[in-house]
Amino acid sequence: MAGSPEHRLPAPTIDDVARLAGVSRATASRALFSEKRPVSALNRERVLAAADQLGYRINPMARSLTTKTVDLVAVLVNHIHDLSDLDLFDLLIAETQAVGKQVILIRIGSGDRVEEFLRRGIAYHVDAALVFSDFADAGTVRRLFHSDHVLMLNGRHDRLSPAIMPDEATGIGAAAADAAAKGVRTAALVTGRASSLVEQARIDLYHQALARCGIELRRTIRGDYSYASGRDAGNLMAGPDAPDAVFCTSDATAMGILDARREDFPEGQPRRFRLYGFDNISLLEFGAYPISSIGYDKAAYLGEMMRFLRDPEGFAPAGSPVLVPTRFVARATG
Amino acid sequence: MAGSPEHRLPAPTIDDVARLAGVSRATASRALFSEKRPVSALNRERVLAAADQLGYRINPMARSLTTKTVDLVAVLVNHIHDLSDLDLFDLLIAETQAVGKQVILIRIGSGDRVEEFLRRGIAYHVDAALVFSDFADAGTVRRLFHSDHVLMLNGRHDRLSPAIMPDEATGIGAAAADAAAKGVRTAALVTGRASSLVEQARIDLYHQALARCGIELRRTIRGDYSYASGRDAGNLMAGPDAPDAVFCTSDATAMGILDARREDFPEGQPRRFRLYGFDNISLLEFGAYPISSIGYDKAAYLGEMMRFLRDPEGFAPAGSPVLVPTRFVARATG
DNA sequence: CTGTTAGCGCATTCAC
DNA sequence: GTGAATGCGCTAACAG
Repeated sequence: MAGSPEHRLPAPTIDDVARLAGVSRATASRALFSEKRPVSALNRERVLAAADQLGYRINPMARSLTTKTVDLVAVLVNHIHDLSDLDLFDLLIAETQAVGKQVILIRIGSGDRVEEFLRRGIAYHVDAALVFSDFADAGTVRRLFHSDHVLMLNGRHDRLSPAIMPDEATGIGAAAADAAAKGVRTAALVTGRASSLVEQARIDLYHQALARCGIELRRTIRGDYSYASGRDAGNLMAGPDAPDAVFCTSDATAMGILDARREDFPEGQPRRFRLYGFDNISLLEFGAYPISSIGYDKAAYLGEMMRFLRDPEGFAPAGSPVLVPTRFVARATG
Repeated sequence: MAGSPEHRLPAPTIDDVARLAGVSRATASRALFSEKRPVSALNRERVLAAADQLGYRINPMARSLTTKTVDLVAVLVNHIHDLSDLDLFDLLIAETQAVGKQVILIRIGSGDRVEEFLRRGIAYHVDAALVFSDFADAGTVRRLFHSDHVLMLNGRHDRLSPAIMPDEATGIGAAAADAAAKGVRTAALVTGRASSLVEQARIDLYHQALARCGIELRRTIRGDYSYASGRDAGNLMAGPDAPDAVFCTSDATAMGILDARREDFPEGQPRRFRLYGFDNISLLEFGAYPISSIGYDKAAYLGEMMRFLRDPEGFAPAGSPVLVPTRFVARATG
């Protein structure tokens, strides 16, 4: 008996509901979904009862055919391997669901064949897209999604597209000031992939902030945001010519440096050089990685995203990116 | 000029393509999507060219209305905050996309109002659902999704539902054997929420394995898988009556214990008690948490899931869960 | 091989 | 207030 797949009867349609309630399809539709439409209390009652009895569920695809809306949001990411992503996406999904939309998560691996992939999928028809991945600029994304409701989070926005950007200047400035106040005169910077506009801007900000504080940038090391590249960079810090401070554009990289140079950080306290990360991931709250870092206000960041999802049209007053403040968080290594 | 929303003309339909190609809708449809259907080479050529010229994209919602399929997979999780999830979901999404399906990620926060939430969403109509969340049993999920294509990964499957389960017995047995071989005679177990069937089974396996190895389970501490609960448990290990080994049913918990008792693990080597985690998350490769752990073969686990997605009907030969082997990974703390 | 027809389930006119 | 009719974009069934 276990084998026979209890053949599922077709789901009840609004037609079934209407018939059972003794009204027309139109009335049933109005009673069920268009709150503000005129339906007699009695009929509404009947329809609701019938729907309940039948276990009726609307078919969003059929609905979308006329309304052009599916209550679906696409979230585009490079990948979700970065530790910093964890903190964000869980909340993002929760809040998106809270406003009645579901999330379709799209991973843009290496950027190749994206268009081909998106061409067929439902993602093309979503109500809105949040673009974290840096695979494409605003114009391309708008074309890819046949929608203007595209929120750029990757720094590749244009004058037409709504965008949110962390205002990294304040946090980076504060970190540099912190270092300077502690006597730091020389520094190294460990960067991520320079192909990203966000990263380029971030690097520029470090240059400016360090110069402003009278800290000499002795060295720049090209990493890739990863823990592994941090270990490599850390090994370069073993020699006698270590700078007074090492700034990293990602926390994972700073974690790698810390692990590579544990003997330089007894109890997390810096002995030879100070260490600063970026992102302020929640893992830094764990005891093993007490790394000073720069983070943005996650609630504010998310709040802006939700504001966009609630009313994409009205989001961007002037076409300029909405800025979310960042701040410096001091810990043992800084 | 920047203000005026370049009003997007309606996307071309298959009708437009057919007209431009000088064929009927049906022929266009066949040429575009049903590879195996008979269409003359010439017409196929024309249709493809027309589609390309128009930038035609299929409307999956309209299509689903007749085919009852959307190439959409729902992935249900409690939340994606656990570190162990990161390693898995990124790959899962990548591979799902590789077979031409997109992923709708659904977060079941506290289990409340799930049904209400799912009632309206597109998720109800997905081709298949992968259930990691332990919010519901197989029968409920089948009803919730109006589909039999539900793969249970949460241990709450029944005789009708396909399921994949890690075969935790081998890994746990190996960990206990490792401890016994190193002279461990007494142990504590730090557990997660006992409400989860998976967790209950896991705890039972520890009991059996420890007994088999002649290790006395002195104490069981109720945690919640989190780092914080590990720190709490770690503080309980400060006294003189610490056991020879502490087993945790999650790595995050073990990380918390390690951080709470760093002085007991110089260079990660155990001085007062040995420490074992569970899940073998990639973070354990980082230097700071060299915790012996138990992991499953991620590729095998994923491979089975993909096998299900490719052919849900043919997946479960006997209605019994497919088992994925686990193994013990020795590190400094064990 | 190809075109015609008939729905899929729903929201929306427009009459009544 | 309500119902009948129309069409959203597409595929399947049926003739040719």
